Amino acid sequence: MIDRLLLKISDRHRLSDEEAEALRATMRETRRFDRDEVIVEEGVKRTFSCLLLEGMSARSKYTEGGDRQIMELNVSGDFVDLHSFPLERLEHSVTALSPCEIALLPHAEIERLIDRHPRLGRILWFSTMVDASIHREWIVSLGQRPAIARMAHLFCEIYYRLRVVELNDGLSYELPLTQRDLGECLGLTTVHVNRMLRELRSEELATFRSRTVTIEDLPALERVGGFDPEYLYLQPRDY
Amino acid sequence: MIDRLLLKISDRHRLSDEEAEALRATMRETRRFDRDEVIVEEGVKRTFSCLLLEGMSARSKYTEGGDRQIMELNVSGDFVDLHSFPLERLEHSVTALSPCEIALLPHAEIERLIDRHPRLGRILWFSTMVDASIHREWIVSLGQRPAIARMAHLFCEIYYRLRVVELNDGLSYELPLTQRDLGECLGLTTVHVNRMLRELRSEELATFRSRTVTIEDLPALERVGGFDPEYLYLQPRDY
DNA sequence: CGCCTCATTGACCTAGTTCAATTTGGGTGG
DNA sequence: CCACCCAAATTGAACTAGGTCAATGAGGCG
Repeated sequence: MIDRLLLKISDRHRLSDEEAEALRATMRETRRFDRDEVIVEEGVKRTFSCLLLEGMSARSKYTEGGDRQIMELNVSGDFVDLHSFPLERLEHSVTALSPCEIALLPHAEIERLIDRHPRLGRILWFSTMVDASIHREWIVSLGQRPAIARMAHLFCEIYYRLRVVELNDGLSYELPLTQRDLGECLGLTTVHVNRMLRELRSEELATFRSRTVTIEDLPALERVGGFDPEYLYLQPRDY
Repeated sequence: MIDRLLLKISDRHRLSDEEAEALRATMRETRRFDRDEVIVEEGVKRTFSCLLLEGMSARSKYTEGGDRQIMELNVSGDFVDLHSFPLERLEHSVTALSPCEIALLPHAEIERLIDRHPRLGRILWFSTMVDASIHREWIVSLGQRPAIARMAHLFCEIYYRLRVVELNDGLSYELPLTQRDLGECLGLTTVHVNRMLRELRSEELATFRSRTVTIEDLPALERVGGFDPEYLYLQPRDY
């Protein structure tokens, strides 16, 4: 059930059977959410955290003007709101982009887990810090990269992240977003998203059709996006 | 010496004398950096974390094109690279924007500290999660807000953050950045920064002159920037 | 005094937006 | 299985926020 999480963790950290078991034991019931359902509501005190087992969700905020900005995409194996353990309430919400299956981890259990396995505490902390690193990379994209590069960059990011949890199919993967959702990630209008997709297609870099991204030329796509996977911290750690 | 940190922490968490003392005890020597000196270098393995005692620094990355994007500003009392404790190496660097004084905390000491005071572990984790929240708000700014609003928003953010550590002077505070630095925060050119500053001035919202921000009308500035301090997590917590 | 970085301004340009119309395709009820 | 519906995708034309280029002014300091 939490296999994707374990896949993700053991790619980077040495995880003993006992630790894996302890982690597994913190999970409580699972829950399902439909597309557009709110998984985590802004400003509400949390007593448990959510692990995304299946599906894709987005961290987002609305501006005064009613526009939505997506700040991060979550894929299977991601903690959707582990940061609510230290933060208690979140300043943003998390919404299902596709039907999602979620496992619940009570904060009280997380606390016990960390007390008994301080190393796991550090690993959990690590995982929230990768999210922060992804945020920083998005800041660079939004602040400096032209539309086509942002798009290419995002396609690369999701490719690498899905590959860790073995949810890619060669160079293609499912991305259950509309062009509008994509625009809300990239700070672009749907119209412009559509044009940039056409350009990626005509340059034979990548195709996005029927909720599926197919990368035609990964090195070229990375070049266009200025993509360097370093910020995903995929390398094994010392602990 | 670490008074600003304690000020910041005890604003939000109940901190016992013993915990404060334990925290104080993890600090080692202090170091000074001049403007433009690199405090934390990208990609280099860290064995200690830095606490900013005095001055202002910036988390930044360079794009292929040689442009710099600043992803966060650090003020007195901020941990500049506490996240290097879980991450070990950082994917970005931290640079002094003004002369800075920094205290060093060896990671080994942090580890001991957390082992003995799990609650402090959670508080430290919390502090890195506020950085992530600031990142998310910057994503919203860069993705959705027009230049004038981004600028207004940043001025509000720094005002609130400096007020916590009592480094404001009423509605004005020192912001040791050039207009270029400001542009690198906001994803704008210097030319446009200059025009937006003129506009804020002529609208009598805020003035930025000789490295000093003076807010003339805070509510109006917040309105223009779509600013809501919630994301800074300034409210007291339950732990 | 002279130099150098930073700030300021004007003129022109372009990436991305806005508005508005069509087309497409998947889902559903009969 | 087909007709219909509706959200999503696509395209063109006109517009604008912000960028680019280039020149000038102004403050600090050796």
